[in-house]
Amino acid sequence: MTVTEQTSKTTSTQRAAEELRQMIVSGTLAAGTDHLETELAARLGMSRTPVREATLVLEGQGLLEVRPRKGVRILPISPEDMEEIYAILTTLESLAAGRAAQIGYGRSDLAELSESIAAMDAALAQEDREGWAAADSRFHSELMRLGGNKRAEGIVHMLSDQVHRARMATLWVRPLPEKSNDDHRRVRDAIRAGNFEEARQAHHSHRVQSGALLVELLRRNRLFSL
Amino acid sequence: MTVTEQTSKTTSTQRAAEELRQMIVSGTLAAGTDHLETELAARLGMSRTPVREATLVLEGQGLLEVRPRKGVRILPISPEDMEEIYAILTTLESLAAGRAAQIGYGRSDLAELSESIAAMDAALAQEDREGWAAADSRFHSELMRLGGNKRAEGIVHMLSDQVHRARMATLWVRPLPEKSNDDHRRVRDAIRAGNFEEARQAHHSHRVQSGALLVELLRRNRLFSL
DNA sequence: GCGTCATTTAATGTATGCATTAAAGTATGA
DNA sequence: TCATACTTTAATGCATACATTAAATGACGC
Repeated sequence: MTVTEQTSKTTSTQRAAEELRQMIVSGTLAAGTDHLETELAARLGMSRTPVREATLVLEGQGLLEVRPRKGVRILPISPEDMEEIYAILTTLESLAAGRAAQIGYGRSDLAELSESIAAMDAALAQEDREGWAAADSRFHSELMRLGGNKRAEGIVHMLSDQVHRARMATLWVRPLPEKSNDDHRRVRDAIRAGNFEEARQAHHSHRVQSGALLVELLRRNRLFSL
Repeated sequence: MTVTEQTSKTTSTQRAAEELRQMIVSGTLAAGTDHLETELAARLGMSRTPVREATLVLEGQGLLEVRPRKGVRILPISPEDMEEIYAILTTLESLAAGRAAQIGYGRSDLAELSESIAAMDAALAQEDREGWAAADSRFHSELMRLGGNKRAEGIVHMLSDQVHRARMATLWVRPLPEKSNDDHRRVRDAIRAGNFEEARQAHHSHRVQSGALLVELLRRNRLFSL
């Protein structure tokens, strides 16, 4: 067999979905704004067809809303939305933590988890908030992967996209997450120890706290619509 | 204001999505089968465009998979899929039960829940399995509604669609769900009593048991792909 | 001035045609 | 007979044209 070229055959619809997702999550397309299909198509250099298809996909992911004749609306996130989403994230991630413990991973299986914790430590030491946030995301996605439930993983990923902007917005008004890493270590250690209930609870209380903090920050800073 | 005609302005794409969903969930489009866009379009009496859009939506809901040049594949459900899905349903529904308890609904707010329980009793008395299943669905959707988390409700609905066929398939090989209604009553009573933890746990153990039973039935009856 | 109705406008919804390309089929030579 | 390269086929991906219709505009009567 020859080395096949990985031209990464990606369709315009996929490109549109990914680029739009990126633009939404990063705030390039601001929350609450409306965009006509034609406008987006021009922006992405393609016809309306793939753009329409992409918007349907993203609507299913809760990132925008297709409003006939008004263009697609980038959905803003309110503190209430955050509460809803965090409630789900909390329960699904905690389940994943427990399952990961049950599966009985060895130390090497948990390398990525440990590395992400180390990365958070390092970022924290330098007060590099964005670095910390990136490492935190890494920790949480890896946790979901270890949980071994693909559907739960997908759901958590979808919801994480929905709250990404809001998380970033609070990054600069929140206290440095000093305590967070103790939590993460506790979760990892419980997984390593194969302790379902401890892993679940440790992660649960971590998420409940960080979720409550975020919502509190949004309210205190009057970030009612991100 | 005059009484406006509710012509229920529904687009072809929506119709396609709903009709296809119905056909998939009911088994009219059998699990594991492939269907070309052209074929489906002809079947629904419309062009390929709305069908394509509908398939993208349904793919996002986990009901089918778009496989270029092979047609869309109706996704079958395996016992492993059931385990994944039930794990999520269990945790989200239990959360909803707890939240419902916290909200503090009055007796009249719980009328629909109680009625669905009564309907299950009645169906059971006549050994009307399909009637029981319908009432059971009613109970579970109402529970999610009472939980007050729209996103969780949507996710549970989506997953329920995914497992619908499998549930129906086991309906005829399972023992009559005699005990189930005690569970449902316990959940309702805990909600009425405003007892978060009791509601959560009662529903949790109910779901764990019924989920385990279903998976067991699928395996025992070699229903590996529904 | 103001509310109502007709007209216009523009954005979406749908159908269609064509380009692209994976897969199937076919021919060729070792 | 089998592997390989070529040809054909047919299904999708995308662009485009057109139909539909909500919203905006403007005309009209009061």
